[in-house]
Amino acid sequence: MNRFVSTFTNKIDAKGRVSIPAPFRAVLERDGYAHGSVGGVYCYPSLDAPALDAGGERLAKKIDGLLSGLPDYSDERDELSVALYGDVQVLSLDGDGRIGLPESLRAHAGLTTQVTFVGLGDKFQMWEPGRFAKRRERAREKVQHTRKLFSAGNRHASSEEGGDEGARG
Amino acid sequence: MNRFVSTFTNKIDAKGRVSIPAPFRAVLERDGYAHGSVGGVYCYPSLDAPALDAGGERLAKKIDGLLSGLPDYSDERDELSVALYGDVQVLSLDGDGRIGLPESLRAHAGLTTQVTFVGLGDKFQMWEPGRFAKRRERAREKVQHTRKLFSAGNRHASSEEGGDEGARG
DNA sequence: GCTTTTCCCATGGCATCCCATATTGGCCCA
DNA sequence: TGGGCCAATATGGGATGCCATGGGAAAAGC
Repeated sequence: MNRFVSTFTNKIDAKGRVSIPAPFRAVLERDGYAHGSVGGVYCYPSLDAPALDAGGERLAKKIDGLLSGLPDYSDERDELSVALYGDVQVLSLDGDGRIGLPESLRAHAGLTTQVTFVGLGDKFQMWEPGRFAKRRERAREKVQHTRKLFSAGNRHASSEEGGDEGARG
Repeated sequence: MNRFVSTFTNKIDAKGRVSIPAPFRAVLERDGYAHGSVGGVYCYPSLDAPALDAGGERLAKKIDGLLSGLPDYSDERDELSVALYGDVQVLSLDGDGRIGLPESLRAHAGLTTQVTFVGLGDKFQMWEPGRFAKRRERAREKVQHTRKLFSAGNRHASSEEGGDEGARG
């Protein structure tokens, strides 16, 4: 597997450590860790959500790609650079696949005792479980909405709602 | 055969495992498993039915297709990703063609002792047998209704209907 | 010297792997 | 055409390995 998928919830222990779900670790290994050697994960506060974004080498390349599209020394590029790179931390994995979460990152996501890992394909996010539940609910409604729009001009009365196209349903 | 067709009902054993019907396994093998290696099936809660959607690589590509239109790192994409990837589980098949159903998925579909597998072409659904029976009943009524309208000026209705069901156990 | 982090090991639960069995359906042969 | 043999499948159970989690000890930083 090459993508981060599904969600897992793990505990933060007394030392502030948390296990990266094994399937995600597997993806990171294939992807190439952030920092060549033993194991490192890029991690930064999500720009538009109370969560943390994280990933491996592919994520880093994507960020680079975004920036390379903007002219050097432009204000826009500087701002984006700061936003994207400024708060990035390289979290190293210990021998058991755990990372330690710095206080600044924990604060941004409101993490206290548990972390919900959410696979988003090229990256994954870390959420406080309660907040994530709400976010997921919103996301579902949105998908359902767009799906209705999508199938509105598309419906050939297939009798069963599950029989039509679209990813879900 | 390249599509999932007909329905089968199998048991959930004490460990929460259930056999994928052999014909569906055959389709998955041709389709390409979700996970290159031994066997993996994409599975997620249906948005608008108390059932689970599942499929192989083709289904995964469809999900990707929905996202590929959106720009990287947009809020919109993240939100959609949550709904599409976040709820997906990659269920691995054991050597005997069985999968284990996580509690969260079982809960959504109300699965307890048996699972009805329903082929829908590119994917298949997993239902609690009782709920599926009701759903199918409604679907038939609907079909008959539309057929009457349809065949009012155009009769070739073969009237053959109940020829499905490959249940066992 | 004290606190904080990193490494290593222990453990319990869960998931996976493997093997056994029975029942079904198909095939061959009489 | 009928009977019996064989292959495939679904299902059950035991064992084993992985993984998340906790804790102690060593190393590094303040």
